[in-house]
Formats: sequence, structure tokens, C-alpha cells
Amino acid sequence: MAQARFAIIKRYVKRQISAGRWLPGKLIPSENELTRHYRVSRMTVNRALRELASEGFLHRVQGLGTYVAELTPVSSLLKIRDIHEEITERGHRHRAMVKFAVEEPVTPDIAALLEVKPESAVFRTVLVHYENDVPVQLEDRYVNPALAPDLLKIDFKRETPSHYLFRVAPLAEAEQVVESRLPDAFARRLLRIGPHEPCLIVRRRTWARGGVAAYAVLTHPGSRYRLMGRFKP
Amino acid sequence: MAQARFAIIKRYVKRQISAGRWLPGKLIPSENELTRHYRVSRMTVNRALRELASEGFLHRVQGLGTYVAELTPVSSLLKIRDIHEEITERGHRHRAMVKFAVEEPVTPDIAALLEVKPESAVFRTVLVHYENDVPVQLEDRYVNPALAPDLLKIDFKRETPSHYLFRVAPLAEAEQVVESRLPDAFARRLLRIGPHEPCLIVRRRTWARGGVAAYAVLTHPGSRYRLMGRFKP
DNA sequence: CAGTGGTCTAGACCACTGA
DNA sequence: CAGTGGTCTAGACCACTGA
Repeated sequence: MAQARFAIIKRYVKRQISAGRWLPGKLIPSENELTRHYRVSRMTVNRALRELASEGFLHRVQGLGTYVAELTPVSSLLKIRDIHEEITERGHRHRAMVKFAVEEPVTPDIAALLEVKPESAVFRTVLVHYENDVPVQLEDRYVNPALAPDLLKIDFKRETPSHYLFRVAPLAEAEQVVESRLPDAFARRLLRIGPHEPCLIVRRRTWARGGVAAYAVLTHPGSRYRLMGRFKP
Repeated sequence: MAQARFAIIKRYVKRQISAGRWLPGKLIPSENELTRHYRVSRMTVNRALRELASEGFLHRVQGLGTYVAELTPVSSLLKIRDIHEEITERGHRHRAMVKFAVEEPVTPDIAALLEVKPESAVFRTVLVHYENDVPVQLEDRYVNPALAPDLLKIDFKRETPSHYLFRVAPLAEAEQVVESRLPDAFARRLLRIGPHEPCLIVRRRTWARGGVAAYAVLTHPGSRYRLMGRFKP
């Protein structure tokens, strides 16, 4: 079997969504229309759409039709995932906007968190991550230069800081604190949200090669991001 | 439609697995056997088994047959803590206010989450937990009566529902989703917070003895609670 | 009412496995 | 070879929605 017909239809639908041609909430062609267009039986179209619905891409209502699902991203509480992977795995487009990528003198708070000397310099990167052009994460990251000396040479539009760190300083341990807060003016502007939109904030410290590699503050609009984990005690 | 036929077959297979009658690695009856036994068409059996395979319960090999999936170990990274312990461990006073503790007819959403029949009754407990007399958690919990029949006999001022469940139905697995939302009027009143105070909401399903034991929605004022985890990848 | 998705049937052809 | 699962067809009946 070269390619199953239901798989071809699934790929077509996912492509429309990830390319942004079909936006969340859009009513997509009915089973009958797709049946005619692809010259297959309705069961084949039905399987394609049913699977996409169970995978979270579509939302179906009997009597009404099939809609592109609203963004309800789910991330993992347990694993540290690269946001680029996470988004592309959902079949969506990821894009990063680099706000800063600089070397700067460390503040006392950050020096304590990174366990570096108070008079040293650290790398700081501030990026906004977009899912299908909707901002979903503001990443404010401080990196210990000793563990990733070439960080600022990276083109963050092509590789996220997190992915680069995975590569050069394999993760040994992580600690994260999750909380719910209103956004400050800076986050509001970059995430394009209102002053009363609650945000899910993850503060994460990561260890590599015996030292603290990075401290990141990740701010997500509450309506566009949630964390999920499944585990055994 | 009372119950779709493919759903009846799925439930039957899941029950064999969760009851331990079919162990991991076991070859289960073929599509043809199930077709004859349930007097349905092969497509219907196929859908049931295909969905169970995509949900991770089964493993199928063309030409050989369908097997019960091996247990995929999930590393224990996040713990589920009893809030009473958590608060007293910080040296603070814990107190619980019981708002409801009733048996009520299940809604379709909750029936699906607890995997019980749509017409059954479930236990529901709504409590507010206080840390030094400040409300820190609104707990809205639905419990499968089959797994904790005596739940409503407990005095929740002396033992939290969560602690009781640990005791009578040892936790096998858990799944949680964490998000940030504004509170509804009910939560606002019980937690004594304003309409713009973001809340950290944890939705948790727990499994015990092969079934879903409980579904809990835990709402915390963002300013009074946060989640923390430390783990290795 | 016409149109939607939800489900099911009774066949069919196929690739694959092990005997 | 007989038996397995993978896929597909061309119908069917149904519950549901909005006009």
C-alpha cells in the first residue's frame, strides 16, 4: 500500500491547518464534499476526520459540521520539551521572535539562582514563541556562560536557546515552579493580551555538568497554554 | 444510540486487561472470533481494536494477531501530596470547610472522565482548605463509588477526601492538567478573592485498582499557591 | 425539510506471518 | 496454505441542527 487514502486526507487537512489557511473555528468541508472530491467512500473520509478529532485538530458537532479546533495546547509537566518540537508535533507552525540576545552584568538574584559570582556577566535571551502566528510563550532566559560559551553565536530563528542548550550541555536535573499571575506591561505587549488575562508562569532552573546551566521564566497566556503530565506515584 | 457496539467491545477488552485476566503479551481473540462472538461486522471490531491500539492498550501485528500491550513504565517525577500534610509540614495550621458531600447523578462529562455509566450516581465533595485561616484551595472532587463506597461516612474535618482515597484505594496512576484561569463567582466567594485574581487550576484524574478512582478540580488563588517539582529527565 | 456527523453492514482485496 | 490485521466500498439508518 503506497499511502492509505484516509492518511492522504488527514495529511491534506493538517496541512491546511498548519499553513494557517484554515483558522481555528473555521467550518471545514463536510464528509460528503470530501467524499466527492477525493472519490472515496464516506467511511474513509469519516475515519480521517474522526482520527483528527481524537488527536485534537478538529472538533465535530453532529448536525452542524466539522470545525478546526481552538488552540488548546498541552505541554508536559514532567519532561522538558523544546517548544519548537512541541508545536510542530501538533502539526502547527512555530516561529520565534528574538527580542534580546545579550551579555549583561548579573543581578544579585540571578547570581544566586545560577550560582555564579555576583560580579560576573551572564547571557540573557528574550524571545517570543508563536504558534500559527499566535504568541504562546514569552521566554526570558539567563544562561551561565561557562556551560554554553557560544550561545550568542546561534541564530535563534533557526534553533531555540533551549534546543541549543540540550545539545551542548545535556540536562542532568531540573527544578520548576509553576504559578498563575497577571502579566506585567512588558509581557502584555509581547504576548498581545489584556491586563486581566491570567498567565501560567513556569520558572525553571536546569543543571548540566554539575552546575546550574540556566534559569528561565516562561510566561504563557492562560487561554493558550496548559501543562499536562501523566505519571505513576 | 444506547451504546455503540464498538464501544461495548472496547469496554469488554479493557475490562479483561484491567482485571488482570489478560496479561501483557497475551494474544487476544482475533477480529474474526470477536466478529462471530458479538455478531457484528468486522469493521466494527476493527474500529474497537484499532482505537485501543492507538490508546496504548493493545499492540497489533499484521499476520500475527493482537496482543495486550506491555506496561510502559512512567518515571515518578511528580508526587501527589495530601494538602493537609503539605501545610502542616510547613509548620502552618490546616483546616477544611466542607461545602458539600453528596451522592448525585453524574453528568455526561464526568461520566466520561470517571469511565462510569452515564446513568449512574457518583460521590461529590466540595471543600475549602485553609492555611492559617487563609483559603488556599477549593477542592471539587468526583469519586467513583465502586472504589470508595464508604467515602461519605468520613468526617472530612478530620481526614481529607484525598487522604482517605490514598488509604482505601492505593494510587496506581495519575494524570494532571495545570492551567491559569480567572475564577468563577463560586470560587471567588469561597476563596475570598477578586474577579481579576488569576487562579492556578489543577485537574487531576487518579487511577486505582484498574479503574478511575476520582477526578478533582483544584482551584488555588495565584497569590497563595504554586506548584513545584524537581526531577531528572 | 435538507444537510450534518455517528454508526453499522456484508462484502472485497491486500500484505504479511508461520506452518 | 489458512489465518492474521489493514484498508476500502456502497450502501443503510439514525440523531441532531437550523432554516
